Amino acid sequence: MTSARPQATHHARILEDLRGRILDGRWAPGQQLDKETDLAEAHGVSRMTMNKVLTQLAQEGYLVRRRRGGTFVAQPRAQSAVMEINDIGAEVAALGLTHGWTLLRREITRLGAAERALLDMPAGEGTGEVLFLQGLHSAQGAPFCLETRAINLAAVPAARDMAFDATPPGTWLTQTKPWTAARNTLRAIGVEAPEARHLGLPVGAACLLILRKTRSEPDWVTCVRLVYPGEVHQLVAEFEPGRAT
Amino acid sequence: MTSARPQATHHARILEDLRGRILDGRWAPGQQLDKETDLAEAHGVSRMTMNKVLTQLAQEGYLVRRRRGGTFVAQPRAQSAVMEINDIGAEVAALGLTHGWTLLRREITRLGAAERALLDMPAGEGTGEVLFLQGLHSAQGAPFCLETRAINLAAVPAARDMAFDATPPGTWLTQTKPWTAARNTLRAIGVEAPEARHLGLPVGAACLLILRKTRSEPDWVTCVRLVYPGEVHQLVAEFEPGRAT
DNA sequence: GCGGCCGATTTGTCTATTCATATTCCTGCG
DNA sequence: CGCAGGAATATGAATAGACAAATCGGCCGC
Repeated sequence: MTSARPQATHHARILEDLRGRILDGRWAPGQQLDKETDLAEAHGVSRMTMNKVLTQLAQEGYLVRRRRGGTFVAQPRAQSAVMEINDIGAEVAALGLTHGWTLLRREITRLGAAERALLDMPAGEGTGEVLFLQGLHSAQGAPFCLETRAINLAAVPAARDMAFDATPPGTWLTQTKPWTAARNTLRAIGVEAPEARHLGLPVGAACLLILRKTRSEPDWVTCVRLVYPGEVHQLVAEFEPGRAT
Repeated sequence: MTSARPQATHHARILEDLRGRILDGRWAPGQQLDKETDLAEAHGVSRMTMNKVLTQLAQEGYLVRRRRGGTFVAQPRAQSAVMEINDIGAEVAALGLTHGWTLLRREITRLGAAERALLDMPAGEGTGEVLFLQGLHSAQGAPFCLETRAINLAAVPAARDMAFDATPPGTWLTQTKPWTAARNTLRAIGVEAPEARHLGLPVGAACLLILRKTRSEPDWVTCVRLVYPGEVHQLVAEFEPGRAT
């Protein structure tokens, strides 16, 4: 089916060809390939072009290359999935629903023990002033996700003047402060009384909990606790090796 | 700290430089960069080399490039995390615990409605013979994960002769049949009676459910349902942008 | 004023060639 | 026989030059 596509560049064609051979097993793991110059000649391109293809495949993890040693088909790697955990507004919109946001709580304070436990923050960190927020995302009128968030005012001073009564902080933050690193933790919890009430669930109902902490170099930026009604919501991670062009 | 590293190639140095400028905000999202030729001259390299750098950054999602239009810093992307969902034996071992496996059920059959519902398989698919397995992973003696799995015997005929009473099927499968695509679904559930009993949990306790379906080109290979006690287990996805060389 | 066309500009792709570097393999010496 | 060292070889990196494709803007005709 992918036989001849006229509208493709040389290296794109060859890339798909070689990737196909590895994926369907015509080229077995560990097998040695011909050398660059031969492959280039066989496909009727220059060595530079073939080099680009092989370099890309090596970067994608399909090939292992060693100077002087040659090029080999890589051993199949462990399962890993690229999971997109999006901004909630975008997430709801992608499902074709209307998104709503209700601010429940907003205060500038320092983190106490209860808040720390909720956000899974160690006692030593985040001793400065934070903007503490809680709000409810809804989709098509129904509760979709309860958000509890602390924003480090030392790292994002501009947040002090934002009301966040109309737009959720996540949307604003991703546009304002570029991330450099994030840590997502996924867990299932039986939801407790105060959170259950906001979500309209019975106490103890299974919920998906996402804790996310975002850093932007020296400081932490924000720490979020997202509670999704479990039976309804799910995360799907589609995985196909070899993204990119 | 990354000031001068003598032992680096031109494009590696420039790559880190530009990526740094984007990450720490010196180059704001949406900002237009100078054109290739200028950047190349400014860094004292040829256009081809600069092109390699910019192409790579575009592929990583930091830049957006348009012919004639120019090169722009990309808007910060949605949070995405590379989440490794590994073989359970390895997962337990990584925590420094001893891993155990108890086979609870093994039969060669065709999928009925109940099994389909459990594994979230559409009615049309997988009508042939399957090896249906159920077993319990334990860590340090305590129940760690309940695994329910169907293996497509048409795709993996060798599985018919495997007992799986000593080694769990996941370990064997990853070594035997290379994947080409996988789909992971994450959900929180209140665990029901039969599963609760095996895990030693009260009915309705919150659990993390992972459904994974693996394909190897024309056929599906295996379909797993993994139920983790929710309060205990969690998935952590560390994310730092900019992998690759 | 408006709409379509054309040229200038910028990135995309490819080639041919050169030098650098990491290994492997083989030779020769002790 | 064994090990050290050098030659051969495959990939890695970089350059200059050329042409293709996309598209932004302005010009021209109406």
